[in-house]
Amino acid sequence: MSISRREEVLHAAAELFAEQGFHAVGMRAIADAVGVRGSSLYHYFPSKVDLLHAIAVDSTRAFIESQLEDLNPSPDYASRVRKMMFDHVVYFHEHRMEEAVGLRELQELRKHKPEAYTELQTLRRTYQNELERLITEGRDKGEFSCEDPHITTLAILGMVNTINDWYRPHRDGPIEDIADIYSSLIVERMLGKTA
Amino acid sequence: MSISRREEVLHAAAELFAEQGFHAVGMRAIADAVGVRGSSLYHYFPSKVDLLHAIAVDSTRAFIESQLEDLNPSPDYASRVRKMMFDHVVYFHEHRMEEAVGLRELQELRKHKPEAYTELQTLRRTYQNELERLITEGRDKGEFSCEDPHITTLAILGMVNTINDWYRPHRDGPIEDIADIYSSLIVERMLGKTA
DNA sequence: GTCTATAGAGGGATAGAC
DNA sequence: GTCTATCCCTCTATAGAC
Repeated sequence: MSISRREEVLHAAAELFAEQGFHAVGMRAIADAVGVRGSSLYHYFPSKVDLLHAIAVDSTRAFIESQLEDLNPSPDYASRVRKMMFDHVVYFHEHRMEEAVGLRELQELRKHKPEAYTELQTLRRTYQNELERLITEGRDKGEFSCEDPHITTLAILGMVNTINDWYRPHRDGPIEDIADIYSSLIVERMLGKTA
Repeated sequence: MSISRREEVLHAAAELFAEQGFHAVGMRAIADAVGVRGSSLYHYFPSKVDLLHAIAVDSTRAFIESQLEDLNPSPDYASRVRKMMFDHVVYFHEHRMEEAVGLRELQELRKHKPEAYTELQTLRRTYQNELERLITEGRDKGEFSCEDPHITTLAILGMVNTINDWYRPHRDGPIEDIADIYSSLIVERMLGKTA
């Protein structure tokens, strides 16, 4: 099962954009990483910004959809939030290059592809709303003692989205362990899971 | 009390770098913002990277020093952590342009000014260690019920350092209110302040 | 201390052969 | 689908007049 050249280009570009930033990476550098000439990239993407577009929107959509499709059938809210956060941490680690690009190059997309920027913001907002809804309903059901679901949601997302800034597998152990610690911190402590 | 032209340049550059990123901003754009020609900037800074250096290192050092100098004499650890986090949130909002640059352009500094990068990392590490120390000692004294001071410290810093990504004064109210909510979330909940 | 003018390098992108 | 060749533009930085 070999991957297409187009996917090769996307992956190489994501890695370089994540490490150095969109403007620091030239089309020639991406081409070098794939083993072709700069002009060959234009066979797959009409411009450098379209490359960024594909990386940011595709990866964000894939993440949101995978997270929201099987909002698991667990009856209690605590289990549902716990699973959502655990999966979030693991997924963000496994796709850290693409997700870093999606988080950091927002303004570039806003400038050159406004409709792609809007789509990204809508996707993020959908995810944020879903988390806030789980927290609010869980609190109304008496499962949580959380005081401010909105701000707490933003705090949680800030926490989990910055793990990749410090996490190094060899030094910090398996990502699943980190995901466990964060999930507990969120559900038991920040949300004050009762009983 | 007028500010020097050098400071004008630093402030304009910080704002532009924060909004668009280091590589997206040309020396001409910075010069335009100040009202001079591009070449005039080289009277104050030998290169564009030196401008970034000044913004990132100076602002980070100012923040760390202001935070660590009056580690207030309050006897209990809960009050000390609360004040540290409250001040952190307010300071980061008031200096959001410079701090955004310091957080986001690390790799650029690492590439072109390794010694400046090292200094920045040392400063950050000092601050992180101080927070972790307060949490660990507070737990040992029985004030907190925190289980993993190291990971909890990283989670807290991720939370507070991403507030500027979503906070808008007109929509979200005074920054002091946000600082209060975050401080409580951290001290009462994440650290499990006892009694 | 600010200007004009420009050097020198590298950027994104296109044309057209194969 | 990939190449060579190249266009045109913008970038950082410098030289030297004022």
